[in-house]
Amino acid sequence: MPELPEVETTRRGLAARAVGQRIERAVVRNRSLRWPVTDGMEAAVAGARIDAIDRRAKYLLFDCEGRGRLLVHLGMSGRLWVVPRDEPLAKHDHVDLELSNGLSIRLRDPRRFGAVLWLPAGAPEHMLLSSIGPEPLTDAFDAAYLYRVTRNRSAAIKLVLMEGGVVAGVGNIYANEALFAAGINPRTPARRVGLPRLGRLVSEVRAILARAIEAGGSSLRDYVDSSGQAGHFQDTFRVYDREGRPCTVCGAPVRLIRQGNRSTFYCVKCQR
DNA sequence: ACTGGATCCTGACTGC
DNA sequence: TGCAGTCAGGATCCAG
Repeated sequence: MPELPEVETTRRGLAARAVGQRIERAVVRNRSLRWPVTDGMEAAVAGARIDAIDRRAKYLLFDCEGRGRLLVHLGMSGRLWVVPRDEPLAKHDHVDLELSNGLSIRLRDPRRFGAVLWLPAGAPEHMLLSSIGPEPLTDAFDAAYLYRVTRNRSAAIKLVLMEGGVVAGVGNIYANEALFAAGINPRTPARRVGLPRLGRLVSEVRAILARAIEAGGSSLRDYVDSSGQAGHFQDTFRVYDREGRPCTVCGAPVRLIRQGNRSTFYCVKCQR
């Protein structure tokens, strides 16, 4: 479900309705997510005001009035949205944050690849956050940076682009789309891509992520934002999920291959 | 030091 | 209608 644009869309929706509210009570119905929900998280956040909701890569961070931060990751199938507190529970509704305005922030995650962790104030930065690369929409992510970190990398450019330590939050959909837009074959060893083409790639990653955020993210299967609204960026996919269909530029059929156990879609003619 | 592959889990879909 | 097999937006871990 969620790549960076979907997480950012979720963040904005949540921030509009939850910042300034207090968490009256946290309810955990199933602790076995990717890692167990932190023991004592409920007590730690009870009564705390949510001062801000930030995003780092695909992690959402709820700033709990100086006590610490609640980290939420949506994994592959997670969804976080705002419901009336008495909204009936569905099968995979694992966590609720009951707010002082009568609403609840609810986490539903069928596959349970997501995470909910409590990061107390003053603790050393969590490992999950300390090894993340620059945010793609900041100036730290530029051609010179990408050039530097890829010089000794023989792995395919697409796999490297999807590594969180290289750049934060670029997942499978947007890696495919950005490489198409930049005209780069996803199988090219990263070190073989020169500075000008990396510059093009950086620009396209940024442009595509920005447009996807504007469009409210991409809705495949069942993704909806924090108020239940579907995104519509999927309508503009040029290669993702278009195997065999004509390339929108040259008409050649879009090809599907596997890289790192993930689907890669690309145009053999337009991406060299 | 890198690389590819396996892995966690459930649900949707396809083909027989 | 049922059943087996495949695949999915993520990201860590491990052997080689």
